[in-house]
Amino acid sequence: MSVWIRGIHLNKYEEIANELRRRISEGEYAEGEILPDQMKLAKEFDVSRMTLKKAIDMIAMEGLIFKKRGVGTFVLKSSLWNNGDSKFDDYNGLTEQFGHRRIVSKKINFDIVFPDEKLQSLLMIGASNPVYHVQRLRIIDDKPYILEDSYFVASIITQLKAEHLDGSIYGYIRDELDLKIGGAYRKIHADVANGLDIKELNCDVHTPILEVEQVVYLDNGTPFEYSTSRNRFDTRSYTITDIIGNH
Amino acid sequence: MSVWIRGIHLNKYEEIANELRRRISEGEYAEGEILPDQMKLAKEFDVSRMTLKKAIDMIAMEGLIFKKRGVGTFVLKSSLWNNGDSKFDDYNGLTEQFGHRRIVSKKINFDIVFPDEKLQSLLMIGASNPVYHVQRLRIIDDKPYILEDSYFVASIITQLKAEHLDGSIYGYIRDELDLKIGGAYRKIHADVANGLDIKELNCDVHTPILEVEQVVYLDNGTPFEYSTSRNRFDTRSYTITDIIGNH
DNA sequence: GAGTGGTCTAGACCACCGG
DNA sequence: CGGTGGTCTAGACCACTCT
Repeated sequence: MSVWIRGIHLNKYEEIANELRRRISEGEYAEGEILPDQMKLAKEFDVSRMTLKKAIDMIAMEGLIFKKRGVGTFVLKSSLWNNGDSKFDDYNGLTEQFGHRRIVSKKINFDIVFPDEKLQSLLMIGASNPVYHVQRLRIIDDKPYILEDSYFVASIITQLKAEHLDGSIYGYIRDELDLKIGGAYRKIHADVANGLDIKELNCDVHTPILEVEQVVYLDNGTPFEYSTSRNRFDTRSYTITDIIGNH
Repeated sequence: MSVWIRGIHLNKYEEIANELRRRISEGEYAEGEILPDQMKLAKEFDVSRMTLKKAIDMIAMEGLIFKKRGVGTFVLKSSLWNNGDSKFDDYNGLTEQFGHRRIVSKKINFDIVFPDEKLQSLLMIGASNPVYHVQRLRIIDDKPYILEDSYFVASIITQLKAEHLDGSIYGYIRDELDLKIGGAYRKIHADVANGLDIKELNCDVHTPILEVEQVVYLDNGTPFEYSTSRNRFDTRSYTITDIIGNH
């Protein structure tokens, strides 16, 4: 009752969601058009209506379609908002996001320290539980891009070494440590440039900075990273799709 | 098979979610503790397991609990991230968000214009379809807070009048026009202060600005508003909770 | 009234984790 | 192995919108 494609297991509702996404992106269901109703689609895919609805719900959450009780389900225009901006539900590091471009990391700082009170609280650890402190400048296509200041709980992200900093730390966490990421709390603000920004991001005292502050959790709920990522205001923005469910 | 409380209809899964939230917030299920399994909870609330799971899924999406297949469901610590910041899933205007404080709006501009190409595309309207152009400074507790620059599709938000600008435009949309909001696309960036910012937000040329750009949709998928909201960097930030589902 | 999506059931089987 | 959460079913009834 499920399918493997290229070694990846897909549930029925994921399969159906993929097929519906394809039909929408290829214009088989045009913008503004109404989709076949859930009964018809359930019959077509030979699944129960509950399962089909789950697929529909996923796509609706992504903002591709829109449901209205008593009326039907419509295709929304993906419009101008589907650009290259960072999405909030993206848990890959920069390395994966910009895989097609040349990414280099410049190590600014790498040591292991004891957490201050703020870190202890955010990472739910004690004062004697050391954390790796990593500061990197990520460079994309020869241009300075993001200034990262990260703290990793040493007892979780074990054996972090200088050579990992050159590439993707998240790749190390996922592939070598075999840990899974469960989610993150993020906070965005604007800020004034500080000394390090000025030095590394090629800006001056008056350049606005966009900062994303985050605590990242493993899939068992344990926080393992606190970090801030700083960009020049003109190099990055964030997009969010927000769809109210039901009612 | 459902309940009305204070005139509001609640589905079973919403009822159960509320009760579980209460137990968590009052410490009946303490932080880090495991919840009774889904079968037990389903029996307790006398619902099917599917319904109970739906309640659990809602709370998990909010970041209150964490599920792990083969293990169980745990309470997460809500921690320091539950502060007064704006949430992305908040569709109320400022007036509702800060209802307990004194909000005043200063009208800067109010007229009706024809949309340029960017607006035509974002709002899915033609060049001859007029839009209201509203610029307001929102003042909270006597301090300038947000500079709003909004365009409303005139054929949808009909009869918008100057007096509506003093209060909540969203209140007008919801209560008088009886329209329902379906969702929004939002984009956040930092920016340099422009002339209007300097004049109205009490800042200077070098003050970083946090800007939120958004297109808001009705519950039938029709876009009706494009707006930008600008704040001084030190007066507002945004938080997002991101939980990866399943797997 | 006809047709849509939303909720809910009672049960089945599966995938995963721990001991 | 037993117990967890995840998926899926085949149907029922409800809430809503439109004609």
